[in-house]
Amino acid sequence: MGILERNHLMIIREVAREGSLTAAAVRLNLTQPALSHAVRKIEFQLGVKIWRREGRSLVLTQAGQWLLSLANRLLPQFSLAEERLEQFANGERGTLRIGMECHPCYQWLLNVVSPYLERWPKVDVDVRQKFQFGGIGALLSNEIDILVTPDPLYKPELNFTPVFDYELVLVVGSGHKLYGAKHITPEQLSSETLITYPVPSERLDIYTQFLQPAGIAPRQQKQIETTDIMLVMVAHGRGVAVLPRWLVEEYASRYDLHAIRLGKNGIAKQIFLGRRETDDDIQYLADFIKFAAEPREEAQNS
Amino acid sequence: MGILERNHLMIIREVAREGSLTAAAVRLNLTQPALSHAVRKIEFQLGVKIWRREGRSLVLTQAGQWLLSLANRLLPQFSLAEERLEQFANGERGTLRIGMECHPCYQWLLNVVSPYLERWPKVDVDVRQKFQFGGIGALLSNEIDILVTPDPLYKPELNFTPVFDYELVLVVGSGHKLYGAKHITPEQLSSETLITYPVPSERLDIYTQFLQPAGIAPRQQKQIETTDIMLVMVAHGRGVAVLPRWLVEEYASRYDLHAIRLGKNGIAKQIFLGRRETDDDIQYLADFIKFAAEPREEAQNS
DNA sequence: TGAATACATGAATTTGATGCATCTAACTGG
DNA sequence: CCAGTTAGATGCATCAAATTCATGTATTCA
Repeated sequence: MGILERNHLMIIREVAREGSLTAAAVRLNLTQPALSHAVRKIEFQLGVKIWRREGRSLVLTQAGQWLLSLANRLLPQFSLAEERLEQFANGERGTLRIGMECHPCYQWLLNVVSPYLERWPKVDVDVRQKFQFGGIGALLSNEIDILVTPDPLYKPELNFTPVFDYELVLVVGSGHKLYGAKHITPEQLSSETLITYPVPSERLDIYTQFLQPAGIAPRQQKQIETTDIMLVMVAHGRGVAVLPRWLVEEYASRYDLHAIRLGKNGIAKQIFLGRRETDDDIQYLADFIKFAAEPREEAQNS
Repeated sequence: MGILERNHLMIIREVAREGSLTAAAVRLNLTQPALSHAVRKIEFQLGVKIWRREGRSLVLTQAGQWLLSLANRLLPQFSLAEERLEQFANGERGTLRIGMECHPCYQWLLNVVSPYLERWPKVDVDVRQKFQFGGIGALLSNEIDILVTPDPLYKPELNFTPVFDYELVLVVGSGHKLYGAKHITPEQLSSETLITYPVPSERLDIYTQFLQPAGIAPRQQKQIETTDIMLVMVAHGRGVAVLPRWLVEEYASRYDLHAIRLGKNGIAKQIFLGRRETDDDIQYLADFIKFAAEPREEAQNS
């Protein structure tokens, strides 16, 4: 017994729609003899009479009618599939898997993603934060498509684009003794409770760039996952935190917070978006980078 | 942009399932180079990267994963379709459209159809009673597949098989003056109310074979569609009817009815099943005839 | 590093799909 | 009812695509 092909269904559908071989042949971009041959071969291959020849027109048998209903069910799915494939081909459709290696950037990312979803209605966005072999590893192993990180690693098969600069500042609540200070020294933190995200301290700039060079540790460290809770804690004097300045400013309207420069010159940071070189031709991905890189006022004000 | 074929989906599915071209090639009854070429051609034709080559194995891209899910959705429908097609080919599946030209046979038909449906679980039965061009016309025009009729018409393209004989008798109720009579003459009907099915009198044997030859007409005629009501009417003395003897006997336990022979010799009838010669190879159809023709005791008793 | 394994490639072959010319059967109008 | 017209069938020639064989190249693992 032969194999039922999409082609067969198309022939069955068109012959039934047109009621004549010659007309159906036109719609199928075939000559009449070609269709005649095809029709014969289909019946032979499938081993079933599909048409009854009445006079000089073809009438569907029961098996044929059943096949026609099958065709009407399956063929539209093929057409739909081809449309979608074309969207994939044109880079209009896909899932953008974003990896985050920068906790506070989550806020910023939301401000980028929501207008982006408007612009690319057929692209889904997925955000991940845990990677077994680090963000770069996730990027290289195709686990994610874009990496949001403050630590670019220049490899030939990866491209990094800076998207924004910010200053890392100490946040203190209204009643805190450092409230109002212009800047602080590492020593001034030795008696403080430091609230951080739950990541190893070697991935926290406050340690690598500020405390450890001075050989200082905070009196206590608390780990909290979400930025909101972290800032509520700070506002109530349960500790101090280190966050991007823009983030603090954003929250300042809700809680009474104060941002203090870390050291005389402050700690300047830069966030990069990394992507694989091989993904250069994916439009929705390139557009995300471009979109994220252009400064957007709303991002700060929303 | 090329056309998405069933073949493509099968390749995508098998390569994904096996994880290797060589293994997938075996399952697809192909050599490895053939599959390799096919894979390349598919990607070219569809214009989408479907696999990423990692080392020496193929990993699905996003478009590929989407195609895989499509394959898992569509391919089973093809397999199912082929199974069904084979059933059609073997005459195991179909719809048996039975045409009835014999009103009282409906009862008999039910007794044949219900065990038949057990034997042919994949065959549907459809019963029709109205035909624009008569039962024979319906058979010839493929409107029905089997015709139940007392009037076979021997044509080369049709086959008729007698399935049962019966006697047409007059039925009267318990209080009727003819109750108990052995047989009657046409004259005895001239003062009676005759209840018949609503068909032209030239299709009623009581007229063509009994009354008309004697030039007699009943006092009144009433038309009733269903046998049940007809017999209730007869039982209550609202008239007399002409029906097969076995049918009267079947109802005799419920109503007090009496069957009287029409004329000295009675009217013998034979019911035939007609079918098209071209349907000879349809097993479920041939089996229906065979099944209906063999005398079944249960048919009378149920 | 070398053997084993797996995918890729190119040329040759086979298969099958298509078109052309032609035939036959069916419908149409006089 | 017959001739003309139209639609489907058929045989053969042709061309394209699928498949194979032989071989090359890259990757993996000991």
